[in-house]
Amino acid sequence: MGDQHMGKRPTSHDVARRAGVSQTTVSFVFTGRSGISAATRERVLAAAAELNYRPNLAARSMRTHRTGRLAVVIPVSGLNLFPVLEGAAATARDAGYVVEVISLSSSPEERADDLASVAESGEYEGILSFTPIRAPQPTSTDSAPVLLSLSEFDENMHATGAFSDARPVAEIMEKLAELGHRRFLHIAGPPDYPAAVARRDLYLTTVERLGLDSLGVVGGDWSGLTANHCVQDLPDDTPPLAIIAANDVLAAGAIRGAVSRGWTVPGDVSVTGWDDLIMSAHFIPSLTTVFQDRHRLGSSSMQRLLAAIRGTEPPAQEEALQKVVWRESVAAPRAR
Amino acid sequence: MGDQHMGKRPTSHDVARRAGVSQTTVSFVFTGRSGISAATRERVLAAAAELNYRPNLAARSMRTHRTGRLAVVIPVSGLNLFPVLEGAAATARDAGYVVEVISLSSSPEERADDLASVAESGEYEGILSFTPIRAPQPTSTDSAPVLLSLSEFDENMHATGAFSDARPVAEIMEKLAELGHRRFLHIAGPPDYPAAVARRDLYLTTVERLGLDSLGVVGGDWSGLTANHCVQDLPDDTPPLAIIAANDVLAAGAIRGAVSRGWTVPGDVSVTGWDDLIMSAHFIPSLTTVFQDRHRLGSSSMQRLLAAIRGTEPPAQEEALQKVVWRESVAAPRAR
DNA sequence: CTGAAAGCGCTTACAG
DNA sequence: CTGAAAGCGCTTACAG
Repeated sequence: MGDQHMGKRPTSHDVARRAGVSQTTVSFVFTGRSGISAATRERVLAAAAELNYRPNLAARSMRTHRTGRLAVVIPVSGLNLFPVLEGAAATARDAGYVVEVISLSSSPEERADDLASVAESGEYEGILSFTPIRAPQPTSTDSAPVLLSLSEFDENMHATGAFSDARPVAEIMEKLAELGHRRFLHIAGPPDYPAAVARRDLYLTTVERLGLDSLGVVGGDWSGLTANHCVQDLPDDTPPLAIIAANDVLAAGAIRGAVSRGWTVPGDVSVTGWDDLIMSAHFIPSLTTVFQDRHRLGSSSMQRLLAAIRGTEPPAQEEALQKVVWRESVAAPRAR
Repeated sequence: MGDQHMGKRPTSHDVARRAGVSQTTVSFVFTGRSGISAATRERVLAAAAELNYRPNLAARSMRTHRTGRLAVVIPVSGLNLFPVLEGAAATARDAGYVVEVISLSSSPEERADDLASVAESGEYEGILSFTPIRAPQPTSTDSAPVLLSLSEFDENMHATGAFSDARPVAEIMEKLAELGHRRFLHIAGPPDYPAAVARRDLYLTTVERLGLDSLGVVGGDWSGLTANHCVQDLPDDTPPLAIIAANDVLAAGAIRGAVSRGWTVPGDVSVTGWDDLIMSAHFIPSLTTVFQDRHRLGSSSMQRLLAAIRGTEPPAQEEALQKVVWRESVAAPRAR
């Protein structure tokens, strides 16, 4: 039954023939153009359903000069960005866009070229990057797609905000100071991560503002082993101490370092992290950390990209994307 | 300079005009058709470079009836699948494909429909799923795209293998038995996860084969808290005990449960996990676990999808994707 | 409210 | 070795 059983996809012509209308009318129905009588529209839709017709997007794209496609640039490694991706993809889908995953080369030099060629390909209306990028030089001949970089990994975080918002650092340090802590140490992440820099800067500012003693800033990568060694290198008479680690892995490493030299956590040393990794709640002691709503982050980032593409105002950020989670790794300093 | 400065994308006609050849010749050069003189090819390429020309993929797709696009279906939640996605995307790119992220609805009923409509959209030559799926009913009118589900999340794992390969369970238990362990407990994952079922089954088989004592199988979700409670519920005289947990989060929860009731790990209780989460090496004690090469997993899954699309033989799996990592959470049982 | 016709930018027989 | 021409499946003025 039906005109098409040869495995060939039905076209708007097939639908038109079956519905007894012109192909133009079929197109009008599917593009939602006004001025089609309800009866005609019904006939067309029925015929389309019988044939299992769907518009050929390539053909449509060719006429409209719109691809309806957005690119997502994913990093070579890093956090669990999957929830972010989910949020972004769901939001894009609701807006009628499709999201493509772009994998870049591993060498940094090629990465820039890769990105430039993605931008110039003309295949995307917008690009959302999860990895630090520099906007490619716009070429004269084409209008570049809108490019947005998730600020966690971006150099423009002060402009874009949300992700690398370091404010929880201040909240944590204030609370620790209230508990009686005076001596602090920051274990920092890599200096090329804007979020790491933001946390470090706010640590320094807060030490100043609250008049605390700082043993300084150590570390400089995301390795738990580095954090471990940093703590091993501290003088024996360091405790009581509060360690602000730039993420949970560093916090875990720091705790291992402390425990291995006989310091108790949180008795001698309080430690805080960032990210609320899935195992952080089960760590011994469980980690005080900063939870990030990554799904919502992805969603709101995508909304900003979509707004930029459409030239509309981006929606205001309703609520904080981060929240301090207080757990066992923090306590008042033990009297010595 | 150049014919195009009005922001319009150059077409093969523009290139042809500039190179002084026909548009057909330009097309031949870009599709790599043989029988073009080196001189002509040079002229065309030079003209294309000057104009910054790239073929319009929508137009090409319309003629070739190939989209060059693959879909990746991502789960609502789960492991850190980002490395898997990277591996898959990189392999697809090398094969000339582009990968799109498909987000499914959160309700299970809609998910199946969502997937069916993705499959029927005609937009994809293949679909790789990270989440358990049932192949949609093929409609009579169109040839469905190739559909492959990562077996970690698939019901067909016995057929497809790799990801849910539970063999490390046997390796771990043999080693523990050698160390002197007799009494075992399995903390299982959810029964709808094929990988969880595979690990549980192999646990049971291995208990039998080695003639060990099993306290049974407990748990049934991926929650560390559940694992914690399972251990709390054990009789006081349980140790020495070896706990095989279905993943690292469960292992961490189990250790917390053991420690909280005064049992030492690994003195009284040995515990093993799965996944080698980033914090597992820093846990106290560090976790014995199973490392999975997820990047390679993504890559080899994509290779299988590509082979299926092309109708060629999938490449043989060179090497094990998983490896037991021995750490502090395991030791010979302490004499009691 | 509906239709005939042009054309988006390509690929691919076919002819020379 | 190269080119003229048809046509992929749509959208969109334009005309009625």
